[in-house]
Amino acid sequence: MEYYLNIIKQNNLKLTLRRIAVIKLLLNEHRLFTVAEVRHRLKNDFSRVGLPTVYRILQQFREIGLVQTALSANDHLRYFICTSRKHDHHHFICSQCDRVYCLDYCQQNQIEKYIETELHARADYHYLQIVGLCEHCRLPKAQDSD
Amino acid sequence: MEYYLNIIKQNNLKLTLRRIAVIKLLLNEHRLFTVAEVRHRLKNDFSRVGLPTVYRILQQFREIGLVQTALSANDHLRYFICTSRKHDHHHFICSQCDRVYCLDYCQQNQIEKYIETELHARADYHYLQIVGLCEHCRLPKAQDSD
DNA sequence: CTCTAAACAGAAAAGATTTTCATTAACGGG
DNA sequence: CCCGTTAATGAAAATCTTTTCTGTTTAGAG
Ligand SMILES: [Mn+2]
Ligand SMILES: [Mn+2]
Ligand SMILES: [Zn+2]
Ligand SMILES: [Zn+2]
Repeated sequence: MEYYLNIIKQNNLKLTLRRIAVIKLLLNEHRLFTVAEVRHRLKNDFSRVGLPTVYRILQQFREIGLVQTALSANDHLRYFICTSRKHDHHHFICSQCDRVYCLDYCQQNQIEKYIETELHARADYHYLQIVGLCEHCRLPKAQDSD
Repeated sequence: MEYYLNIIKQNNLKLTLRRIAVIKLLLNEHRLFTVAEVRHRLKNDFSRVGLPTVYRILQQFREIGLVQTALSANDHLRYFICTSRKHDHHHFICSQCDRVYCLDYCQQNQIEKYIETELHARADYHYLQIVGLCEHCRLPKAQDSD
């Protein structure tokens, strides 16, 4: 938590109550959120939360690398916070519960070579998103049936 | 060209002049297009092209797998057509000229094993986008200097 | 704690995307 | 071809997202 608040300060953004609430929400639940969902949750804590504020906060956080985005199946943008400190890694997203899992998996070197050989081009970075069913959603639970 | 028009028919969509024009445009230039760019180009051929029509055509094409989408650096959705018939492959996108190159590169098997081992989860599919400078844009051309 | 400068927040407006609906175009069977 | 069926189209409206602008909050100095 401290870590994330410091990033906000380091980027000359102020530690406002709304920003802190957004960080808390995304950290508590490691999953994808739409702008509307974030706003809906903030309404529990604040009497007023303007929609432009929520859009702005999420966009600013993305610009400073504090949160990341992923497209849902219907091409709608959603936000999540990455809890790993490693630079090069990617994410697994559960298509059922929208949870996000950081992965220690990155093939940048191999990709650079491939692109150089095949296209005579330079691979600067890549974006990898893996979608599937997480451990929780994969099998119906015996104890916790609905 | 025939190939793409057949896909349209096979999905119970009609071969309208606007749809054909969109396919032609995306095939002629292998690059990312925004909705506004596509519309601007169509205006050369048609006296009227409603913006909802362009949005609809591109979305429908995406739904039937005829075109694909990619996010630009500022998270704006853009469309391109994939000219390879192979099922599992990904794309290299030039950050300077927006050209798209199909790649014969896919690590689905390796990824499935990794996700099973690390997360006890099931990887159904993944999305990989590689960004860099293509052969044309990598080096300033000697002959064609500006 | 008080004060000031800088940045933030929400309301309203602008801009972008999607939906609705009446008209027009595509397609298949005479 | 001509017609009937079905789907596509654009205008207008609705919805979603971003910008503008002014009052409010934060942060840091004193
Ligand atoms: Mn991560
Ligand atoms: Mn391709
Ligand atoms: Zn899950
Ligand atoms: Zn290029």
